[in-house]
Amino acid sequence: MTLYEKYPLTITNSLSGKKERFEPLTPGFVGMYVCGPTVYNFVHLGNARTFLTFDTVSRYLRFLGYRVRYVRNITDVGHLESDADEGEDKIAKKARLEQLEPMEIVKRYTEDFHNVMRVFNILPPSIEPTATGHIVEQIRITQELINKGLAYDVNGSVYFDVKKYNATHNNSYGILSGRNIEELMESGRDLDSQEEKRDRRDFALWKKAAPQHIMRWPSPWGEGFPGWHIECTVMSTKYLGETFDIHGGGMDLKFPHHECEIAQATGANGKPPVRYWIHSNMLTVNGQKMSKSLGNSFLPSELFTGSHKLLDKGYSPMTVRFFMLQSHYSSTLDFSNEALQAAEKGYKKLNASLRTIKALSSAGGETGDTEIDKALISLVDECYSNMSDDFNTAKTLAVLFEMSSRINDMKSGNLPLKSVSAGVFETFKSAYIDFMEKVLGLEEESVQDNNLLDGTIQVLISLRKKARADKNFALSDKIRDDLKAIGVQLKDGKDGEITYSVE
RNA sequence: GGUUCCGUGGCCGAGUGGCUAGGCAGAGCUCUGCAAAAGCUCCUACAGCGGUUCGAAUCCGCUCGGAACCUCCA
Repeated sequence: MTLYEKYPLTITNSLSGKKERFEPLTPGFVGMYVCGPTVYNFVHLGNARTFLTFDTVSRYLRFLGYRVRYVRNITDVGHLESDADEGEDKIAKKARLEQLEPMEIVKRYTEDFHNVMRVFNILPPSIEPTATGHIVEQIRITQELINKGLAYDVNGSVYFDVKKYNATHNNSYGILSGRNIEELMESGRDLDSQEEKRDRRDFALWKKAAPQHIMRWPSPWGEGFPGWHIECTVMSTKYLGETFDIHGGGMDLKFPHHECEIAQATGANGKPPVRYWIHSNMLTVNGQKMSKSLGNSFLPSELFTGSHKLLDKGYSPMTVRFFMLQSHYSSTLDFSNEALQAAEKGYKKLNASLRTIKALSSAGGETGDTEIDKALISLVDECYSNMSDDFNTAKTLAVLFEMSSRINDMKSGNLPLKSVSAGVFETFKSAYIDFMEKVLGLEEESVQDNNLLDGTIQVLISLRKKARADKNFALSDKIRDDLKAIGVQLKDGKDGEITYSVE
């Protein structure tokens, strides 16, 4: 029996709004697509939250034994700047402002994005396709939609005919976002650039490039560039098939982006593209969505160094990761100094136990105390069932805190290792390590890797031991206090052993 | 204006018809040369008002407050 059979996964599907049992299209294999960043600027913390969410999803799917193909794109062209008449491209605009080639912009911010992913321990996807690398496919599907009568070209631009699609597909435009097409009509504001379109709800598949537009490709309709939504349809179906298992992205992409993806793909391929939609919620600051345009966004570097004006101090990447995992991905999460401080302490606690359990080994009784064995096993079980319950990292962390206490008990002797059977101990130990490191990605942060520093501290520790044995408390306290002052916390064990942690 | 969501103890944040969330902060105790760490104990909330129910923080209605989307946005 595989882990995914033992702990069947449920996912809140945005399409139905309900928690559903997850059954992949092909047993044992999962195809997942996530909308990646538009690389025209530094990624901020809000962006990072979304990628962290799907990092957790892909990690857990793999941990359960699924073989996962995870596709996350890089949008390096195509997002239209507001509703400007020219349909100005964000990357092209930025390039002009900075007097750079568009691809220089793309390169710079892609690298930044990758660096941010790395420091947060967000694993790379299986495939990371770019929009500019799939122009041909985007032209092809646009042509196909024209052939099927679901798109039309006007003056070198091509638009998707939403009304026609809706009429020919069971009024299904809006199934994801819960909008209905009449309301969209009435509520839409006057966009003065829309006279080309037959209907204000139509959206661009291909845009004609204005003479000054620098990112442009030849097409059957003249020189231009692809619309925003079409790239994701092309790249997801190319690598995952016309119907695939999971599509993820930020809540703010639900409409219109994902709604349009469904319409295009269904129109072109005759079947719905996605079986489970997952939307991660926003990171907020004082209750408001963190976004570049609102000016309340944090850069990861500002967070690590504490240079942002709202922060009292810097926080490590793992502290931030822990902080985000403490809430469910579908809830908004409010970002504040106080919350981060609490997270820092909580994370340190889990991290300390991680180090402790790694150093512990079973005292090896065949017959342990059955009650204790049962309690430990049930904690392990809860880790799985909580994660399988719609990736509930918050509940899983609560269990890990419980496990952390038991680990400390083992260390102090409150819970004698002899009373735990060998098999149970190993299961418990590897579960704690795996859920921390593999599933939640909370890698140990320590200086233990740094031999020179660790060795130096060990020398000081042995000096303190000697001083204490000699009852030279003035010296032993000085060693402890001076180390504390530079951020190294010594911890005296009952047995006289001394361990340390770094602030 | 339309659509949707949320309002949990000092703070953050899970949960969701009857069963302890958890973390941080605070109080007490144990351990300790003194501390720290750790362990134990305490602090028991669900915006307001009605209703449904044997029973509601959880379902329904209203009121108040906040947010997201409807336009580029993770």
